[in-house]
Amino acid sequence: MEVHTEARREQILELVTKVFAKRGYQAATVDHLVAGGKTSMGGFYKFFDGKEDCFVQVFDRVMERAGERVAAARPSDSGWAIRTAAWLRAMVEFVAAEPLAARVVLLEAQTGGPEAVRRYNETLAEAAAFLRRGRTEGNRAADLPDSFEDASISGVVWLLQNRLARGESISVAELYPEIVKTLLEPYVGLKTAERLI
Amino acid sequence: MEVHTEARREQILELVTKVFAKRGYQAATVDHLVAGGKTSMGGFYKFFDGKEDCFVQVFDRVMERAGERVAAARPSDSGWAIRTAAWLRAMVEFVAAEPLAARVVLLEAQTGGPEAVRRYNETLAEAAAFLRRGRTEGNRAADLPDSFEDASISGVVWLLQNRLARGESISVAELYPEIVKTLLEPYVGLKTAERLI
Amino acid sequence: MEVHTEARREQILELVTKVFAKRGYQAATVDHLVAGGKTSMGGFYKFFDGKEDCFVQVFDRVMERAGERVAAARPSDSGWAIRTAAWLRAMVEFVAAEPLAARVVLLEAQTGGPEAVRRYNETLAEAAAFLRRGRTEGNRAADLPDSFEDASISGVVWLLQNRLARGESISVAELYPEIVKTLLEPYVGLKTAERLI
Amino acid sequence: MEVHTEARREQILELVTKVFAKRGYQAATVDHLVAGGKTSMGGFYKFFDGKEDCFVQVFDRVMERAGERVAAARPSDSGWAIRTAAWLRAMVEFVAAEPLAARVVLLEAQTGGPEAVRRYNETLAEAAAFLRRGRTEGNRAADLPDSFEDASISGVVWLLQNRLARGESISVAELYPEIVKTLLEPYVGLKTAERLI
DNA sequence: GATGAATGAGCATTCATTCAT
DNA sequence: GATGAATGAATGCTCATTCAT
Repeated sequence: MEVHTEARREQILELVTKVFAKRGYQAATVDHLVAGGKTSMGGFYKFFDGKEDCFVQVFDRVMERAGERVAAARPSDSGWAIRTAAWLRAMVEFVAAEPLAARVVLLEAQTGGPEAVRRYNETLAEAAAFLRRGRTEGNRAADLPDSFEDASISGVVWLLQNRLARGESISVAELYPEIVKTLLEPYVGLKTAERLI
Repeated sequence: MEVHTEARREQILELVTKVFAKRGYQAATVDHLVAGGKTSMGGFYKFFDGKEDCFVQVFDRVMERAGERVAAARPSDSGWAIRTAAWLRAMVEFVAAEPLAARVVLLEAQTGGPEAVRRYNETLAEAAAFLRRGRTEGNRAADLPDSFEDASISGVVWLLQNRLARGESISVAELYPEIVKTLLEPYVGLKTAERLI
Repeated sequence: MEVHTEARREQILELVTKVFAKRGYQAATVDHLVAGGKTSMGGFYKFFDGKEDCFVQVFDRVMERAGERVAAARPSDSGWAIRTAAWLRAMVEFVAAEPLAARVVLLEAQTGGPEAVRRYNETLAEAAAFLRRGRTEGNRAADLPDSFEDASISGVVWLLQNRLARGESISVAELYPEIVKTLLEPYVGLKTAERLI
Repeated sequence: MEVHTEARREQILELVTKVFAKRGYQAATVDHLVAGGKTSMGGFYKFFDGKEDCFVQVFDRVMERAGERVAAARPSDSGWAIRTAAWLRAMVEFVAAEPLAARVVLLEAQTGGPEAVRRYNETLAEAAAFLRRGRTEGNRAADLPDSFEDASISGVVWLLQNRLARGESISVAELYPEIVKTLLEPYVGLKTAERLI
């Protein structure tokens, strides 16, 4: 019953994502998760080592789904700038389409225990690393400070966090241009950045 | 004995700052605070309405002390850029000199309950507003995105947060130039920014 | 397992009745109730919202059992006087048979929190209303003061309270006649009252 | 400074009577009593052994003042009925004039600890004993049940308790006749009772 | 295998009383 | 003598985890 079991886990993860998003990691009790996940106490501890492990699995699943969306949107045989813009657009669209999942990764992860915090930071670092390639691949490899990418990513994340925290819906049309400008202009110049938008 | 009482509160706040910084807001129990604050249960609840109120008072005290340091460093009769650079330097020095206090404001405040979160966001918003003056007072009032200051501040905060979260000591010599460049260059240009450093 | 759960609740209510009766509402701690109720902290809070709710449930259960006893003793097709006398006898017998349960309703309820006090007063008011029917159904519908029934009931309750408070056992043979006389004579006259006894 | 000290105690008792009446015995903390009594912690424990002792002293003082009022109203050289009616009138007037003091004796005393309960019951027993003299001195020494006086007194007390508990003001004109009728008619007959009113 | 009842350590908070100044 | 700061045991309640059925 491996398949059945895995499907069950998927289903529970899908459901408890909402619980974590709506209640917050701290306020969500295992009872809430069991109820919201349409499972039983025993079932919960069969799939997860505990509340924190459950949260980490939710985090991983959300990142996985985001990755799938990004992969689907990836233009082949293009330059760094176009690929990165597509990546950004896919990310913003994901946040807009699944705000609860985004909440878990962008807001709750920071209070979801040591492992979740580790993953959160790692995710941001990966994004920064991805962006950093623009230094060599962009046409305006400026003399940016070492931490430029960290700071840029952090700024964009802050933008999304604020919208999510206020419960506002995310407008791709509004945010995507702003994000591209903030992140890519330093590497490709204003003109190219605007063309990418 | 008003004076005596206030001195006592100060002393307790000083001591519990470390407790919050070392254990984190959530993990710090009132028992920990009482023990670390060298007071008793009754004493604690005489000064504070509860754990959250205690944390907010710690937050306020840290911000007050940071403000004093900034005020002491303020150059009179100078332009916006110089004043802002001095402000930044004082802030970085404060974080370097009192990492535990900085931790409370920059990391723990985000999980210190609604009031603490409010103050944290307000503090960041004030810093962004301060920076925003550069649009009119800087000599390169560029066409920056609306959220540029928020994002910049957020980026710098992220930098500090990461160092603090890892328990690394803060090097003013290393961070100050990077921060000035990140925050002021867009307003005053590369040259002036480097002169400010 | 609805049945199992309800049986468990019943069992706990039965047990904690004694705890409330012996220690008094105020002095009974949740720890006492948990220990006396042969359950655990978690079990207690699964069945009850808290100490006060537990007490109210105990109160209700005692009244329910008293009601069953009364119902069992009810003579069909009889006049008001006979029915009321039977009701009184059943009540006195209940107090005599279950003095701890009676203590909860007659003594502790007065300090068992707002809801318990409300129920206590309501119970007394119902008893007074029941008695008041004697004005039209008794053969000596005297011109009694408005508050007569309240005062009569209160007097009888006081009698029971005192015995219970002193830990004396209740003698039906002694109290029943006195109570019937006090409560019914005004409506049916001395002769009928004595016949009822 | 014996006089000074006694005057001080009187003053504190006067003040804390209101605190006990308004907050209830249980809810009144020593802090409340110290604040309301315009004294200090040290002062409080100089006059009273603790909260319960303070309450008992308040009880005694209220009863003493009630006794003075009764004594002042006592008609000399009269029969039992007239003296008792005057006693009742003085009591009702006292409750009407000092509802807070009455609250302490009639309501809070029941939850004011063992000693207060003892005094409360004793007070009621004395009133019943007083009334019982009517059996020999009244002109209609009926064959009343043994507990008649207890029940009667209890009924009247219940009347007053209810008014006080609801915060209603006490109307002497309304209550005095009802009370006289309830308590004295059994001993002196309807006619005399009405004349006494 | 699945269930959910039972567990109990841990937490924030209150308040009567003491005692150093 | 007078003050009020300090004490700390006790209380009601939560919730992650276990295990008997």
